[in-house]
Amino acid sequence: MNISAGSGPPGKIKIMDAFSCLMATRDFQSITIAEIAGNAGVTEGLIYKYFTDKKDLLHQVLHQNFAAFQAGIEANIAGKETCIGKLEAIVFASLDSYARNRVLARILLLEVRSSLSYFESGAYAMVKKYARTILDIIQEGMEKGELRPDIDPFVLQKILLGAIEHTCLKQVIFDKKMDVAAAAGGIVDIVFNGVKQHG
Amino acid sequence: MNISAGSGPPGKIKIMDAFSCLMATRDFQSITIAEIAGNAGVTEGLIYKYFTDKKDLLHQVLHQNFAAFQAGIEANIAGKETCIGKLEAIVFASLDSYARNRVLARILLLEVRSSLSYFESGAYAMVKKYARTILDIIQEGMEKGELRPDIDPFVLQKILLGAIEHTCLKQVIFDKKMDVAAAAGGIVDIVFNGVKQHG
DNA sequence: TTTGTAAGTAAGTTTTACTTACCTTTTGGG
DNA sequence: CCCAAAAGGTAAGTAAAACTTACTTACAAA
Repeated sequence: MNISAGSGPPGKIKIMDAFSCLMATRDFQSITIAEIAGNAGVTEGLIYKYFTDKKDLLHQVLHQNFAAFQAGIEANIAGKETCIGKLEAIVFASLDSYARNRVLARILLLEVRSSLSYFESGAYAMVKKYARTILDIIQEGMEKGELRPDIDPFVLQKILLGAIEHTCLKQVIFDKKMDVAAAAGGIVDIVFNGVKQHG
Repeated sequence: MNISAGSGPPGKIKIMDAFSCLMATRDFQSITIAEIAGNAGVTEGLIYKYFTDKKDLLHQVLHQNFAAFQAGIEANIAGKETCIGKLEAIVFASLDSYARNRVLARILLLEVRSSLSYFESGAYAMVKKYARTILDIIQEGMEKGELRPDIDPFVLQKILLGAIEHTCLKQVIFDKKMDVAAAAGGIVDIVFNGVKQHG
């Protein structure tokens, strides 16, 4: 189920894999160090050789998963000509990644934000870069005349990020299926065309 | 700073107030039961007389704060004639409440979602009702011809909720000020009118 | 061969959420 | 008026889980 493809000493890989596996069905708080060590087939002490604390393990697993997520996004938008096309691709690819990788979604949307240490982690730096990519495309779209020049690009960025996340929330929390294409289509239709009925 | 106006035995009120006060600057995990008891001027044991566990305390404090939030929202939309006006009022009132009540925002947006017990709490029932109110207004707006009849009302609901939450996120996490009117105006402009430039 | 370092273990310690048994005050019914 | 029962509150103890420390083993390079 969980092929990490992570590099490093075998013990570290086993720890990250065991932890990911547990995170697929349980919340972070309820997973114990003893349980992670047991599932990984190592001792508790080894976990603290590679991770400063339990949260650092969470952040490193997120970092690893988000790297793949980010790479997927960039591959998706590379082919698109228009900024609108790029934004559509980002919405679709983001929803698709979260739907496919529940561990990533659970960690990013439900777990990490509660503690300040996350915002000093390398994982957060990656998330910031992803958000920045969206903002850059919006600003490019405004300059090129694809998007209205009078909108606030930061607000549009937040609407897109918020819509993506909130669309996944229920599915991630209650472990339901999601029609990614329909959801992505619905979001871009509303955000690009608006919902007001034109008399 | 924190006037709870909560009813019940004085010890319970002191506990909830002390906890709220701590939550204003710290994350849930880092706050200990001993600290809450100390700040409240009661013993640790008393906390377990009124709350089944630490999370129940979190949920009850959220419930209390959300009740005021919900009442404010309903007062705000009561005066509005159109559905668009009601939705605008909800976006503004929601952002305003989160900006004014950081404890509510921190609990709701950062803390509770990680554990499943929240979704069985009374606090979550209130949040569901709030989300349902937004959906009802959207469907009414579609029937009355104020909103496009071909949109997915659930998608619009999620865009609005996601936009509201993501707009507050940075401000809440890094404790920054926010221009509520500008943010609310930006969101409703984009969602109602769309961002695509019409040639 | 030696030496230094990375991988891994095993047995603590400490913190912290939660329990149990007890005391004190209020309150309502015969 | 009394007393019994419940509600408000305390103090000490328990158990579990995160984290430490001191140690061993493998192994690569000088």
